[in-house]
Amino acid sequence: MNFLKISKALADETRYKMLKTLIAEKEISCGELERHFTLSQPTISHHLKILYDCGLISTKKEGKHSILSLNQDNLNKYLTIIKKDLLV
Amino acid sequence: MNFLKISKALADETRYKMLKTLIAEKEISCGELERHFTLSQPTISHHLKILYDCGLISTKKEGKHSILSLNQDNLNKYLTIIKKDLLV
DNA sequence: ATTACATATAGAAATATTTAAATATGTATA
DNA sequence: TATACATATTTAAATATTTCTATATGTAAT
Repeated sequence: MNFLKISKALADETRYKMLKTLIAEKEISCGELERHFTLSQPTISHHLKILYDCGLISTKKEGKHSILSLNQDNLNKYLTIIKKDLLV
Repeated sequence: MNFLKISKALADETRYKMLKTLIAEKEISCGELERHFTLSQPTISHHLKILYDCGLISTKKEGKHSILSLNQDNLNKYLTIIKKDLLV
């Protein structure tokens, strides 16, 4: 769990919205996610890689599609560290 | 409470360490804080401004010194929003 | 008033991040 | 195996961030 990597991943409007979209729409693919944004496919892919590399999302292959999901465990660990470090 | 601003403020190693130092050392001034880092005075001042502008720290003047403190209320609001947005 | 100390601001270089166009790779179906 | 679709990678431009030096401003004591 790389704390700083998660912080940086969260600190971008597009990526945060992506995570919210992942919660709202269950079983969403990269292509479906892309439709929620006005960004190019490579840009979406780039942001997803950042979210994946810090452990905030997981993917599973289903045929041609990659199905995305939020990794709440790692998000929880992130929040727990902040609480421990900064709330007393 | 500007959520994105707080996210960005937290997503820097120096600034996060500053906040932790503020918790550890009560009633610390800019100059004392600076001693915990190997960065120049203007760089410290710059980071403090970012933390101040997003509402994560407060300052009070005491003579020549500015005494810094963590603003836990705003940090709590930040954490609450993440929980509400991303933890179902 | 002058001096010394504490912090802030301006300006500029180095580095990192965001984005898109072009292209590559992987996968299912005809 | 050829084609179409889904996603990833490369490259490069635009923009943002981090950092420093130099300088300015604010404040207290001499």
